[in-house]
Formats: sequence, structure tokens, C-alpha cells
Amino acid sequence: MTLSELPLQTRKRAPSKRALATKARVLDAAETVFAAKGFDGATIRDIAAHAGEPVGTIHHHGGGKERLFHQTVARRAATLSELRLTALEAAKEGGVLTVETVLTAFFKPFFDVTQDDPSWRNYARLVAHVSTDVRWADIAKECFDPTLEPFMDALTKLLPNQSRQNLAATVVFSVSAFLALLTSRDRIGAIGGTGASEAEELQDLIRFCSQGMTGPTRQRPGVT
Amino acid sequence: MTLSELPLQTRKRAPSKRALATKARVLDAAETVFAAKGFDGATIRDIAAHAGEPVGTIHHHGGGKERLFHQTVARRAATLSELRLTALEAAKEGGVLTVETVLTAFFKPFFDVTQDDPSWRNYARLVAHVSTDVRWADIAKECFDPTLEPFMDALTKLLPNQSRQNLAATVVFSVSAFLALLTSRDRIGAIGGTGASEAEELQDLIRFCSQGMTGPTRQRPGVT
DNA sequence: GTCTATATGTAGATAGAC
DNA sequence: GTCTATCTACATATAGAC
Repeated sequence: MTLSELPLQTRKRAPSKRALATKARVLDAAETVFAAKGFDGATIRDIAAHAGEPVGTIHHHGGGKERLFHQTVARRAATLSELRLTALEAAKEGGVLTVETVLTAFFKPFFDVTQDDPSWRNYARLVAHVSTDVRWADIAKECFDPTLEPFMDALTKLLPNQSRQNLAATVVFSVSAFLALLTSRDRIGAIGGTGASEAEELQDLIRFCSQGMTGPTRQRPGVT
Repeated sequence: MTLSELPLQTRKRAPSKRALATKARVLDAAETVFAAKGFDGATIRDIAAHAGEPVGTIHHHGGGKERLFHQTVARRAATLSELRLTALEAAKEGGVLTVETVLTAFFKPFFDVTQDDPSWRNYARLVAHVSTDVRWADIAKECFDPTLEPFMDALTKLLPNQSRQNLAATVVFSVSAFLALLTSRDRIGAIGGTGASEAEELQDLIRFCSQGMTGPTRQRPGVT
């Protein structure tokens, strides 16, 4: 992934308002198409058609397919990280920290924006692609791993008897379950019959993960 | 997915021994390449090179890219299903059924073959692709969902107070966590430091999921 | 910055000799 | 059944006019 490690922007003159709007349209279209078809299934032409722009414009703003993909993933990552860290801070100030409140701070902000905004739902599919495919490990490391650390630290304090390895495993399990929730609600419905509300399913997930981490035989450090 | 729903074989004359060997080589190569690069990233030429066969032969035995993919996924699915159902029967006969033993019967057979045989590890990556991408929902339904039902039934009996919806959700969470374990061990290691043994991580997973399923859960009025 | 036209490569698929 | 040669389509990318 050499290309993806290059800086996303080489500093030039400040772009015009119109140019920024075009670039936003390009990234919006790229987000939609990459989310729907993955990196290999998506084509520049497809993205161009979605953006209502000529093919050349996609290359001009995207700087090649791989860099365009990287930019598309990175665009919302900072916002997402901020939402999560803010939620974690709020949880810390709001009272006793528990495994459930930490997991809620991690999951709920992302979940909530996908409820309000369809483009964030697309972004969730994109994140699932990045997390699944080993080719994008560098992008995942850059965009998502840093945010994970404060949460890992909080969980480590709440579960002092667990090995770091076991905790890391359960966190990875939790994140993959979360992405499954964001991307495969239809599948849950197919197996279980008429679906529950999305909010209920988020509660199911948080309970599942926190119980998985603590377990009935271990002492819960606090009460919600 | 019209093509994938077509029967995989239209009955012809029995193929020669040599032809069967060639077809096996084709499917082996397809498995490797599809697992590594996904459906869109893989090319027929790439598969041909891996198989040491000319391009035309891949088409002859594969019947087009989509049918080849379908065949590749289906080939090991029956074996996998049998391993799992046998393990479930053995667990039933072996003593008291618990959530842990049911999950073990589901996870461990697949996990074990990936330990013994690298081609099964490739197959695990392939299964992850199929489970992730909505395009292959039909293939997943055909190859994997039927096996899921006896396990769902066993879990339903063990957790009678849970709604079917909640159970379905936790099963989907568990399966995605399992696939994460099979495909992203490196990632667990990256977050948690020097990794535990694979067997330990399977135990972590089974404990995580069974604890996640038991304990207080969402219940619904009117649901048995 | 934007758009048109085009260069260059490679994809999936097949026809027909062996 | 196996392999060669080839068809057609479309991919990424760029050069250069506006």
C-alpha cells in the first residue's frame, strides 16, 4: 500500500469555493460507489456518473483510484473519532464508568449518525470493507486504531484481571459484531423473523459484548 | 444473482479421471485467488496461472466467473456442514448440552481444519467474503444457513426466555466474531501485543459468545 | 478548475484446431 | 477435454483545449 501512505494533500493554493464543492461531490459519489461495490468492483466511470462529473475530474480531485479510496475513508474518520472521544469524556464525567458505558461511548455515536444520515450508513459499509480486507490494513491503522486506545485503556482499568491479549481479542470480536450490525441487519431479520427496532438491536449488541467481556462469574465494577 | 441460482452441474457423461483432476486443480486455484483478492479483484487469468492451465480450461470447467465462484464456495460447504452437525450430535450424546458446548460444536470443527490444512484457511477467507458481501447472500443462504438451524434450535431450548430476534442477533454477532478470529489474528496481535496461541483465542471467543448470550437479555411480551 | 478525446492495458468470453 | 488465438468491451490514466 505504498500509494495509500503518501500524504493525501500536497499543499497548493487555496482551492476556490466551487472547486471545494466539486471535490465534495466527487467524494460523496466515491463513498456511495465504493461502499456498494468495494474497491475492485467500483470504477472511476461509475463514480463519475454518480457525481455528474466527467471522468477526468474524478482523477483530478482523486489523484488515482487508490488515493481517492484513501481520501474517501479518511474524510469522515476525524469526525467519527471526535464523536467517540467526546462520548467517552462525557461518560467519564457523567458518573461511574462501566464496561457498558464505555462500549456505548464507542458504538452509539457511530450508530446514531447512521440513523440520521444515509451517507453515514454508506460510510459504515466502507469501514466494513476497510476492516475486512487486509490490503487496507494501513488505512485502518491510520484512521481507526488511534481512537481505539483510550477505550482499551478504560476497559483495562475496568477489567484489571484480564490479560491484554484476551481484552484485545474481545475488542476485535466486539468491533466485528458492531460492523455486522451496521451492515447486515437484513440478515439478522432473515434468521430471526420480523426484526426488532434498530435501537433494540444496538442494546442487544452492547449487552452481548459487555457480558462477553465480563461474564456472569466475574464481578461487575459498577452499576449503570 | 441469477447465475448463482442456476444448478451447478447440468448432467452429462461421467467425466474422466483426468478431467476430474483438472477440475480439482481449477477449483483449488480459484479458492486461493478468490480468497486472496475477492471476487472482483480476482481474474480468470490469475486463476489459470495458479492452476497451470490455459485460460480456456478455466472457463470450460468453471462455466463463467460467477458460476466458478459459486462452485468454489459450495465445494467444501457440504463437508463443513457435516463436520458441524456431527459435532453437535456428539455433544448431545456426550452429556448435558450447554451454550458453550453448542457453540464449540459450531466453531471448533471449522477452526480445527484451518489449523491442519492451509487450503481450509483459504476457504475461511472465502466464507468471510461471502458473508460480508450482500451480492452473495443467495450463496450464503444455500451453503450455510441450513446448517445454522439445528444450532439455533438447540440454543433456543437452552435460552427459553430469549426472544428469537435477540437470539438471531447474538448468533450473527457470534458468527462475525468467529470469522474475525479466522481472518484477522494479526489484527488482534497488533492491538493486544504478543499474541496468545490460536487455541487460547478460540477459547476466548467461545467464552465471549456464550457469556454474551446468557445473562439478562431483552425479552418480548407474547413471545415464547 | 473543468471537460473532451484518446492512449494503453487487460478484462471476460468464445471459436475452432488438436 | 485441452489449448491457441482472438473478439469485444471497458478499465485506469493522461494530454491538452477551454
